Amino acid sequence: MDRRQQKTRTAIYDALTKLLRKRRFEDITVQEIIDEANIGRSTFYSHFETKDQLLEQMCDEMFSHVFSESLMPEKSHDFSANHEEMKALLEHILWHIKDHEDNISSIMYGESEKLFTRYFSGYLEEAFGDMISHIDIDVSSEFKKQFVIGSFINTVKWWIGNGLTQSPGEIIDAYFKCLIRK
Amino acid sequence: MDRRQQKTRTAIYDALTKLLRKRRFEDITVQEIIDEANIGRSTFYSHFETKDQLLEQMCDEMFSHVFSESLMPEKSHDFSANHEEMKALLEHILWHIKDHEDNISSIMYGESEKLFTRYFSGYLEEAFGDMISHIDIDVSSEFKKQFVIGSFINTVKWWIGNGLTQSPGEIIDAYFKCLIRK
DNA sequence: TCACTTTCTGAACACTGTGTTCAGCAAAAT
DNA sequence: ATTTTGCTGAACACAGTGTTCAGAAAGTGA
Repeated sequence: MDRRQQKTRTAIYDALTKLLRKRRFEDITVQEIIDEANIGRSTFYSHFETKDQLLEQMCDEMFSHVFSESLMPEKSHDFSANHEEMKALLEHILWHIKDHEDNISSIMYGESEKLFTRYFSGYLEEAFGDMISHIDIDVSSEFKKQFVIGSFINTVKWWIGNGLTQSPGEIIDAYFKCLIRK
Repeated sequence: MDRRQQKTRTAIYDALTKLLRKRRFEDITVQEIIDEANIGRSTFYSHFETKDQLLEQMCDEMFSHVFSESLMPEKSHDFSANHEEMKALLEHILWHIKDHEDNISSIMYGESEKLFTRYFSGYLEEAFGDMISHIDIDVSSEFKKQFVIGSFINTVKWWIGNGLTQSPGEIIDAYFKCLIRK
């Protein structure tokens, strides 16, 4: 790819990242991004159709890092015996989130939080997979899934909202204590 | 209060409610509300400073109905022995939500969902009160609170998102099964 | 009924932000 | 050296917001 395109693209990403540190995505104007990135107006629009598409693409990129191939569970794993493997997997995800703390924390303010939830929930359904069916509660499987994944996302949001104070291990431990009650 | 003011106000509320059935709040323009309510532009702005303030006030009114005085727990109640009283209280809340199904379901789309969550979470902290401290899990009380209230709000959102298919009783039962595990 | 007060009306306006267009310039590729 | 590709920025059309104000309409009270 043309070096110029690369340069422009990262300039835009960097500009948005910087601006997101100070205010919510929906309060940032395209003009501000353009000025911060120091590019021409039409250049921006030749790279992204809209401001929302820019955010969408940024998220895409970030989440594909957070949930990189190596993180997704393989069929061979058995989460029924004990939950240690599952805990390790989830803790791993939290470490990756910590790596992207800057961007993720910004996205968690305002409307863009929904993007986070959508992506996260999509990936988690895969990650949790059939671990959920091994939890023995007498409720519909739809409800169980909703409860397990929902409360995990909630917990992570709460963790991020508190500035990632605790360690990933602590969070996962607490989450499993609440969920499994042993 | 002047009858004209009352008329205008309900016309605006009704118009917004009707429009919310078809599209998300943030996609509705002030002009559409005005046309639907059949009032003058300046009349709208003499009643509400902004479109967001209108939504805020609508929510205020609705939630004060959903969490009417009679619903909030009295100090005398003891939730430590068994959770039946707590379950009854929460089920009661769900019935009230069902009464406002039309408006609440609309608000649950798009950005305005955050308003719902904010209000709901505020009221619930009061409703749950010290019931939370009677749940015996070895995690920080902040985490416990986050988990208990967060997963309840999640469950309710899920319920609303599914069109309130199940009965309040079923939802509360399932929620307690997941939370208490007895 | 008549004077008064309050509310409603709607066109006109200023303002902010979006997304497009296009001619000219700069950088990369061949 | 020539062609292709990408960048520039001013100008533009457009949509939506919130304000203003003079005049019409409706409510109030004697």
